[in-house]
Amino acid sequence: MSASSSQRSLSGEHLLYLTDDQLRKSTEAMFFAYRGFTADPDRILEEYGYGRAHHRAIHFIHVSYGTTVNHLLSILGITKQSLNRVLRTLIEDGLVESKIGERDRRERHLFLTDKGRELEKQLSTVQHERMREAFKQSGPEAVAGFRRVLEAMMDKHMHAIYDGLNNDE
Amino acid sequence: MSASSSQRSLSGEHLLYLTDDQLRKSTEAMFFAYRGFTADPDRILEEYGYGRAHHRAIHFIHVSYGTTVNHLLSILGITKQSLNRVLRTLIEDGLVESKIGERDRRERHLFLTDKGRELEKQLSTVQHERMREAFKQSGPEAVAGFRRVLEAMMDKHMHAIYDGLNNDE
DNA sequence: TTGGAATGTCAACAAGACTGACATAAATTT
DNA sequence: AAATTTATGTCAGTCTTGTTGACATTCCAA
Repeated sequence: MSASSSQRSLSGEHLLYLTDDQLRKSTEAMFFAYRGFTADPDRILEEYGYGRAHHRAIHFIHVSYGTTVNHLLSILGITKQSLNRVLRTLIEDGLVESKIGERDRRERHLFLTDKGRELEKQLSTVQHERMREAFKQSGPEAVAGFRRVLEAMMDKHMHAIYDGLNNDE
Repeated sequence: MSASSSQRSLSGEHLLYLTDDQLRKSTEAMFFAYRGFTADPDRILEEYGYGRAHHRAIHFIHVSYGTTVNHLLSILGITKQSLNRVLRTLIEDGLVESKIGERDRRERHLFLTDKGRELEKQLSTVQHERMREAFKQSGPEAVAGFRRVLEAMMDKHMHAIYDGLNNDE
């Protein structure tokens, strides 16, 4: 990974990558790749009668252990009513547990149950398998570039949330 | 761009990129980046009362000039009923034209009208702006890696369709 | 203590995916 | 010529997942 990366614009070799045709092809790559990205989890979710909304909720409750509904909303970028429908079924089905906040009793803190962690594991396993395979085929430099471009493509606001997800706030 | 790229698997340096945490972070990057990727066109589409389904139809009619309904279905991977709903409104609104096939009169060939091309231009412009910016920030090597990983992530079947889109079949 | 803000729930609606059944016209096979 | 298959379109109904609006509960501050 040669240079320092932040100030690279407008050198001649760049313009090669910025033709309309290159951009169009990248657009289509995003479209078709995203389909592949979701295909394997979708098959599992269907067995349970769930959809992608359930997957997303399960994922972020998993990585943000004990998160509040409000925090989850800011990550998912949907309305609380939408999230609530999904959460209700997950709680009814015993995959998610909702605990009233101790300090602020208006808040609900969310946790995966053993059953919830089990489904999470299933979903992440198949999704990681495809990704691991794609990464192997492409090589580590490609993976670094992949991540860099994706991160540059996010809205600033979402990028901040994305960065904040490691260290479970 | 060091080596030859196809046979790289299982060397030690690779495993660095394949931890569960790396994979999870890449999953989240896909999720947040896809939101950014669609955000700008979505705002324009909303003004017209259209959704992403309309955008996809417009895009692929644009790049596959004169495509048939059946071909479009195989690209989009949805049912004809779903596509038909979208096409009907686009035709009614005068963005798409449907012509009976000359050789096979059962087929309908689809074309963007001037008005359709205008909206397509608007949509691709904002989408390309974001992508161009992300590419500039990331550098050409990153862009190459980005594309390589996305392509490796597609289903084989979709990859073939994706490859076939340049040279308007 | 009263009123506003934050949080979460319930109800109803819309977009866009789905399936199934059916109609039509054209091409192909028998 | 008749039967079958193919390409397309339509109607009706369902599901997921977004949306708004109305409302209940809880907390906090005036």
